[in-house]
Parts: sequence; C-alpha cells; structure tokens
Amino acid sequence: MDPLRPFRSEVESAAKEAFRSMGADVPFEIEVPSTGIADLAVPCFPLAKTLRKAPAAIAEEALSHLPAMTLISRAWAEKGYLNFKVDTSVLASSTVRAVLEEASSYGRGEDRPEKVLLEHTSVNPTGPIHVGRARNPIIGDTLARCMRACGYDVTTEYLVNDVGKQVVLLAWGLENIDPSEVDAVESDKADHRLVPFYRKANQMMEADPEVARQVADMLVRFEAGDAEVIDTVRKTASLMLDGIVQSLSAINVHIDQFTWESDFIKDGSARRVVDELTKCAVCREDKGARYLDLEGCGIHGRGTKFFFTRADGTTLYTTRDIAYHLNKFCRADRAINILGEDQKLGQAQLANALRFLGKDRAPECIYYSFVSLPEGRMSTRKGVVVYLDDLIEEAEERALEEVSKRRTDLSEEKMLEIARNIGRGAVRYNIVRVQPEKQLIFKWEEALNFEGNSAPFVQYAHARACSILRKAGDFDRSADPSVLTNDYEVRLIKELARLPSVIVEAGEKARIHLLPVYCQEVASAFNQFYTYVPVLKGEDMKDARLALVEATRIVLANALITLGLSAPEEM
RNA sequence: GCACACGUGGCCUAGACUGGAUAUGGCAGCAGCCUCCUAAGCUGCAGGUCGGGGGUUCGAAUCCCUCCGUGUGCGCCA
Repeated sequence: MDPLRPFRSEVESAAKEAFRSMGADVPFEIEVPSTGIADLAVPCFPLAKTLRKAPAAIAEEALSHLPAMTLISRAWAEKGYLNFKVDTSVLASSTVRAVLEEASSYGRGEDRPEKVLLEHTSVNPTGPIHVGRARNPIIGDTLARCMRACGYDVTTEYLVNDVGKQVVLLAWGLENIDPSEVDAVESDKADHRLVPFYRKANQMMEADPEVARQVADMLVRFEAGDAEVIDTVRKTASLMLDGIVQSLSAINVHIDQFTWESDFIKDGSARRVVDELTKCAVCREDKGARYLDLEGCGIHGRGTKFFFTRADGTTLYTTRDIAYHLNKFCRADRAINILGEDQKLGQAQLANALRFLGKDRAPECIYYSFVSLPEGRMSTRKGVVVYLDDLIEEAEERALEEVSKRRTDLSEEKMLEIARNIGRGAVRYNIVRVQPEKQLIFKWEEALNFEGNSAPFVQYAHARACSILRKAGDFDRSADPSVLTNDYEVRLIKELARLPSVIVEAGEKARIHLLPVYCQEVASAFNQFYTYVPVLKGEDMKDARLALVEATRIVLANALITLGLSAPEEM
C-alpha cells in the first residue's frame, strides 16, 4: 500500500468541498512543494479566473471553508497557496507499520494482466560489449525490474543479429586467418579473443578485393539458405554471444529469451512481409529493389524511400525486424524496445510499415544517446573503446582497495565478495542515474565514484542499518512508531513513505532514473538520522527507532534490488 | 542542407510531460566533525545570464518561435 495516499485523498476531498462551497466546482492540482514549506499544497492561481478574485484571497477564503481533517495537522494560506502539513504521528505509524508488514513486497503494485515483451541489448555479436552500448542492457534490465515491481508480467528478449555482412565477415576471418597472424589477447573470454580476427578481417577486406569477393560470396550463399554457411555464421555469433551474456550476468542483467534473426528468413515470415508490403499502394520499385514511399509520413530526406528488398530480392534488416514485431505482437500486449538513438529512422519506417500492413500497434521505444569517450565515439574496429568487462574489472579492483583500507577483520573471500557487489553496482548506478536521452561522456573518475550520488553510498546506508539491527538482536516490533517525531525521524519517514509512488512513476512512465535519485535521498536522510539520533542507546525510544531502522533497511533493499543492485549486510 | 534529440555553477545532475513559492543533489575546492550504532559518513562556506534572443501568461528552467552549440540519422548496412 501507499502510505501517502490517505493524506492526499483527505486534502483532495477537503479542498474540493471548500472550493465547492465558494462556488468553484472545478478541477485543481495537488502538488508537493519543492521548497519543503509544506507537505502538500493546492495552488489557487487557476481558480482566479472562475472566482474573479486574487489567488491570495481565494486561499484565505478556502481555508475558512475547509472541513475538519483527521490526517492533517495544519492547514494555512500563503501567497496564493493552500498549504497542508501531514500529522507526522499518523504518518509515522502508518508508514513504519506498512513497511514492516509488507517487507520485501513493500513498494510493489498489484498484479496486472498485461503481458510485456521488453527487447533490449540486441547488440551485434561481432565483439565484446563496450560501455557505449552498455547503457542498453542496464536501462532495459532496470526498466524490466521497475515494471515487474509495478505488477506487470515482463519477459526480456535479445534479438541476435546473425544475419548480414559483419557477422559473415567475422566468420570468414575465423576460418581463414591463422591465429599466428593476429595479436594474442590475454583474456579467456571468447568475445575478446575474437576481436583481433575481426579487426584483421576488416583490414583484409578493405585491402584485398579477393577477400571482399569471398565474403560477398559467403553472404550470397547464406541468403540462399546454404545450411553449411548459416551454421558456421550462427556458431560464430553464438561464440560471441556467450561472452556477451557472461559480461551481462556480471552486472546482474538476465535475458529471458533469445531470438535469432536468421529464423525469420528460415521460417518464411520475412518473405511473407515482403509479399504483403509489395501489395501496398505506396510500394514502388527501383531497379528491382522494392521500397515503400513514405512521403508525408513524418519522415524527411532520403528516408522516405524505405527499401525492404535488395535488387536480388533478399530482405534487409528492417524487413526482418517487421517480421519480428509481428511475432512479438502475437506473444504480448505491449512491446517495448530499448534502442540507440541511431535507430530512430528505422523505427519510424517500421512503425509506418506496420500501419500499412493493417496493424494498429507499434512498439514503444526508449532511445538512449551514445556514450562516447573524451577522445570521441567508441569503435571496436578502430580500437577506440572501453569494454564493459574492463570497466567491471577496474571497478571491482577499486572497491577491493577501499574495502581492505577500512576492514581488516574480514576474510579474503568476504572482502572479494563485497568488492564484487560494490564495484558492479557502481557501474550500473552510474549509468541509470542519468536520463537515457542525455549525451554521456565516459570518464573513469565518474564511473568509479564511490561517494555522494553513487551505489556504494546507498549500499553503505543499508549496511549501517544492518549493523545496528545485528547489534540490537531481538526487539519489540510492535513498539508505537508514532513517538518518532524529531526532525531526523520525520524526514526519514517521509522518504520511506514515497517508495510506492516512485516505483509507479519509474515503471509506468519509464522514468527509471528517478529510482537512483530516490535511493540517494533515503540514504542521505538515514545517514543524518544515524549521525544525530542514538538508536541502541535510545532508552525508551529504542524499540520504535529500531523499527524505523528496520523499515529503512527494507526500503533501501527493495529499491536496490529494483535497480538490480545487491543490498550488502556489511561493507 | 534537412530531420530528431539534448544544452541547468569548473564538472555531473533533479526539476520540464502536467507553467506556480527561495532552481535539487553530488563531484572537485575551502573550513570543521571519529573516548559514542562502520568517517564509502556528517556539518558549514563558496560557486547560477537554467545556451542566446524574442513571444504567450498574473507568473516560464518548464509552453511557442528563432538563432547558436553538441549528438544522431538521412545506405539496395546492421
């Protein structure tokens, strides 16, 4: 349940009654003032026109018409606002009790019937995943977690691109390049070991027309359905994919299902898309290649010619993506895609094509801007790149340094475990804390920030709460929380009460960056409480404060888990 | 060139969808706080033309127009 809801409802009905008795039965807003001056406020400015009075006068008059309220301790008029303070004792009781009672499900919404298919990551299996692309799985996995917390039935899916020139080229390289011709890589992960082959193959293709011819030949055989070639390419993609999946699992990203792009060629569904699109009134042909004329469909430039076949009749990526989406629509009520901003045109073409195919559905897309390095855009081929694996490794090392600096009492194994949780969490947190559409320049010192607005800051607050609870042992959980009325306690309780509404906002509106912001605020409120309010030496307040610490621990743990981070008991 | 997105103290960022009170935090800087529940913490100081200009409005970081900057796209690539 949402502990804030009853307060909001009471303000709503009271204000409604007051305005009605003044002759203004109109809708109004209830806001949470950013200044912190009140807990809830109703701006009276919009009513000025209807009532033909100054907002300040309306607020004053409404105040005198307000009915008696039970959950609000104070109401007053100020600068055109009708302000309300919640009864902190009531809030303390209802919030702490709700959190303790609901425990790990506090913040979760009711189950919803909609089935959601969330496609994310889907990076080409031609190299290890780098931090530029890492935004995708982190956003996708976090959104999946937020939506599940909202009660949706979410399945995550990765479309494996095992069709096309790049993978074919890689497969060619593995077959034709002798390992002694490329630089050795010390990594034991397949995706890293294949990089030199990919780079070399690219160079060879550019330099030698014979190589280019061989690759082109392989591609033709692939598209003609040559089982041997398809098998070779798919095995290569699979090898890369294993490495990518390993990297993802290191940052706690799990993919429920994998779909192979070549399947849409094999099962004929891509061909059916071509046949259907060919029947469209806007279908045109240019030297044998077919396209949809999307003039006037909100697309500009050459993109208005949406080619869906080559001159030789073979399909293109977006054509297969249409087949994939038709398939998705059969399996889920909502299809959500996490995509790089470079996909916008393709998705606009896809949405239009789906419309011409008579579908009134389109995927909901979330676009993220690329992460670049201070020296420019990342490129595996050019070697201007920071791999996710390197970032994870660096973050873990840095975390281990920090742990061993402050803990001498732990076993090596325990320290490594803590360092893993901290380092990996920091990587995820630093990416989700920024809105997807903002451009991001990767800087080591920011990615490895372990204080302030970071995962370790939040995890540390959780560990501190655990530490108090560990030392306290058993306590009376039925202690009356309404005695928690000092500023630090109240501020903390107000934060705890917000979790359900933050989860709804994050999951429902895909605004996942609000969750790290919230975590930071809870942790910050708890750290202040921790500094100034004694718990174990809290005398007759001890049990009530322990209940508050327990409630904080639960809220932090639930929020951390929803972010895909661990909630360490010590660090 | 055309289209889409983004621009908030030295750096990163919230607030923008749904206009409303004193613009949120963090990093870096400076000054403090460990006989007391883990100092990955806490407190204070300093730092702002919300990219520029115009408009709408009682009121604009928020909406509209325009210009500038950055990113992305404009392949019979994926």
